[in-house]
Amino acid sequence: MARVTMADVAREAGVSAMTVSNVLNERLPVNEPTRARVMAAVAALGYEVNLTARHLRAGRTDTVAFIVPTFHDYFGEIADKIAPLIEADGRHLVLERTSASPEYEMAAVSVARLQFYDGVLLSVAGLDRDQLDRVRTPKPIVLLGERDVPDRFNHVRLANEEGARLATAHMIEHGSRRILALGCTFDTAHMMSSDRRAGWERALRDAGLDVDARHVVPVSTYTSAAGRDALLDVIASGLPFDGVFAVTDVIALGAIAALAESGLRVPVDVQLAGFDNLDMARFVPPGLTSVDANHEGVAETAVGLLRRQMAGWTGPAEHVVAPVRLVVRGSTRGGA
Amino acid sequence: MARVTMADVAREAGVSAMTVSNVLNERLPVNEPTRARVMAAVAALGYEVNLTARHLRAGRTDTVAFIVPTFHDYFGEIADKIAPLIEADGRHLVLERTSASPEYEMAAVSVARLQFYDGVLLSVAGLDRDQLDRVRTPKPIVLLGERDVPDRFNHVRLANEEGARLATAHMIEHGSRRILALGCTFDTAHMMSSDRRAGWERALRDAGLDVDARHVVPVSTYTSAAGRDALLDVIASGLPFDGVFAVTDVIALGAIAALAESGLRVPVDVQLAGFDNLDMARFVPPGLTSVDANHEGVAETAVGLLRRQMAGWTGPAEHVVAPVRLVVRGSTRGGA
DNA sequence: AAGCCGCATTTTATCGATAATATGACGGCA
DNA sequence: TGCCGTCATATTATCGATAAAATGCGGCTT
Repeated sequence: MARVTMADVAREAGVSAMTVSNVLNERLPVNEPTRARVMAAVAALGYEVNLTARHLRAGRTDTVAFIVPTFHDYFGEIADKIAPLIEADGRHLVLERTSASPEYEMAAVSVARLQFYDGVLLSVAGLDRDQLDRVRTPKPIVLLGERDVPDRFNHVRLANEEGARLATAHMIEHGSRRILALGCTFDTAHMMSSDRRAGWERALRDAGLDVDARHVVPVSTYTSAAGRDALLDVIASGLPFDGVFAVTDVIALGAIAALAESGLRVPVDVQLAGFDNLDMARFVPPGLTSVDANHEGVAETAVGLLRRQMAGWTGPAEHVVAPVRLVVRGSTRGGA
Repeated sequence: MARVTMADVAREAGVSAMTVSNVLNERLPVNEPTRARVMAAVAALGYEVNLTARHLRAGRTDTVAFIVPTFHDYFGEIADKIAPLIEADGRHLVLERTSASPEYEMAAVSVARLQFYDGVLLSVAGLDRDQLDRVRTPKPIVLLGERDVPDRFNHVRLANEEGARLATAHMIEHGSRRILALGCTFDTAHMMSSDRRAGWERALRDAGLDVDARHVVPVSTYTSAAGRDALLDVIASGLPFDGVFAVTDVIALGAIAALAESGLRVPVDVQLAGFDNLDMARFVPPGLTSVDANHEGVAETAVGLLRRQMAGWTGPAEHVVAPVRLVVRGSTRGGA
C-alpha cells in the first residue's frame, strides 16, 4: 500500500524531489549522470507519478470525458471513433453516462465532476436549453446532440431534417405513398424526434402527398423493443402503410422484427429506412437503408473544437451542422 | 476561472475552513446556526468541492473504472448493467478502453492510472496470464473475461464450454450434422475462441459425430464484417455445412448477412446460433438463438466481489464461472 | 468556589507534485 | 585576482481539502 513517492526516488538517487520531477517531465535540463541516477532509482523503486497530486498542482489531467446518455449502441460506436483522436494528442478518453435523465446529466456536468477533466464532450439528451444555460464552467466543453443549446457553447449536430427528407424522398421515389414516421413527434422544440419528422414532412409535401398525423408514431423509449411494439400496434390497428422511416437504426431494427413477425416483406410490401447507419445496418438482412451520420466526421469536428478550446482559444462558439448522406441498402427498393 | 475554495466560503461565513468541511461532510457535529451560515455562504458563492484535492488528502475518489477492449456492442451493453450497481453505492462508474491491445491494456492498469479510482473492473482481452501477473497494485480489482488469469485476482468468467455445447447440441438435436464453429480456434490456452470450440467439439462427440478440423473457421477480428467474410469464404470453397455456431452474436450477425447473400435460408438450410444474447438477437429476423451470458448476473457478481474488496476484505480471491443458458429463437429449428 | 468534562471550533500538519525562486559552483574575462 | 554570468540543482511555497491535535468556553459536580 505504501506508495513510492517522488521523495523516495530523490532520496535513493541522492538528489532533490525537484530534480526527479525535472527528469521525468523534461522541464529544466538535467546533467546526464544525474539523469541516469534518477532513472535508475525510478526503475529500482518502481516509481509512478501520482496523477492526482500532479493534477492538483499543475491543473491538468490529460483526460477528456465523453458524457453519454447510455453506453451502448450509437454512443458506444461514436465513442470508439472519438477515442483515437483524443489519444493522438497524448490524452485519455473516459466515458461517463447519465442514464438520459436530466438530474444525472446535471450532476455529470456539475463543476465538481468536470474538475477531473481537461475537457468534456457532452452528448445532450435530457437537458433543455435553460438547464444547459445554468451550466457555468470555464472548462472546455463541446456539446453533441440534436437539441437546442445556448449560443455560448460549441455544438455539433446532424442535418436531421435533411437526412429524414432524403430517406423519405427515396422511399417515395420507389413507390411508397403511406410512410410512417416511427419514433417521431410533433414537438415544437428542436429535438431529434421533431426535426426528423419535419424532414419526413417536407419530403411528403415536396412530392405532393398528404401529411397524415396518424402516420407519426411515437415510441416510449429509443429501443428496438419500443419500436417493435409501436409498429405492431399500428399493424394491429389496421392503418395501412407501405413505408417506414424510423427515427434511429435501433428503432428500425425493432420495426424489422415487427414486420417479419407480421409477415410483411421488406422491401416488397413495406420499405424501411433508418438513421445513424450503425455497423449493424450493413448486416441485418436485407440490409438497412440508413441516413449516414458520418460518425468519424462528427467525431473529428467535435474533437477539433474541443482541442481548440483546450489550447486556450476564446473566440466565439461554433455551431456545426454535420452533413449526412443516404446509404441505400436492401430494405428499400433502390437497394441491391 | 478563479474557482471558489473552501477558504473563501469560510471567510464569507466567518468560520474556519475545517468547519466548512465538517458541515459539508457531516463528520463532526456543527451547531445549527453555524451550519446555516456555512450553507448560506456555500449557496451565495456557488461553492463546489474540489474532488482532486479531496482525493489527494482523503485517498478516495468514489469512482470505479470499467476498462474494456472497445466501447461498443457487448461491452457497452454490460457496462449499462454495471453502472446502476455502482451508483447504488453512491459511486460513479467511468469507462476506459484499451483497443484490445496488450500495450494499451498494460497502460490502463498502470499504477498511475489506477490511482484515479477506488476500484477497477478490468475486461481482459489482450493480456495473458504472465502479463497480468506483473500487475502489482493494491487497488481493489476484479477481472472479467474468458482468459486464464493469475489466482490472486478475483475473476468472473462464463461457462464457455457449456454454452457452446448447449448451442451445438441443440442444433444437432434439430437435424444439423455439419456444424461450423465460426470464430473458434484450436488454441490450447484457455480463451474464448478455444473454450467455446471445446464445447462445440464435445457436443459433436456426445452425439457420435466426427470432428472435422475444416469446420473450425477462424475470424480476423471479432466483428460482423470479419464473420461475414469468413463464412463467405467457406461457402465459396464448397465445403458443405448445415449449421453454424458463431462464437459471438456479433459474428453471428455477419453470418446472417453471408447466408442471406448466398441464398441460404435460416433455419431451413442452415441453423445458426450465437453467444452473448445481445439485445439485437431478439430482433434480427428470424430471431437469433443465442447462449445467454446473463449480463445482469455477471454484473452483480463482479460488482459484489469488487465491493467486498473496497470494503477492506482481504480473503482469498474468488474465481466465479457464471452459468449460461440457451435462448432458442427462430434461427434454429426448435424456435418459433 | 475550584476543578473537570464535554462539546464546538480552530490550528497545524499533511497528501505528492511542481512553479517560482534561491543557491552555489565553475569558467571567462579584464 | 576579483567580478559576473551561466548552468545545474536545491529550497520554499503552493494547489485545496481534511485528519489529528489543540483550544476555549460554559455547565456541572462536590
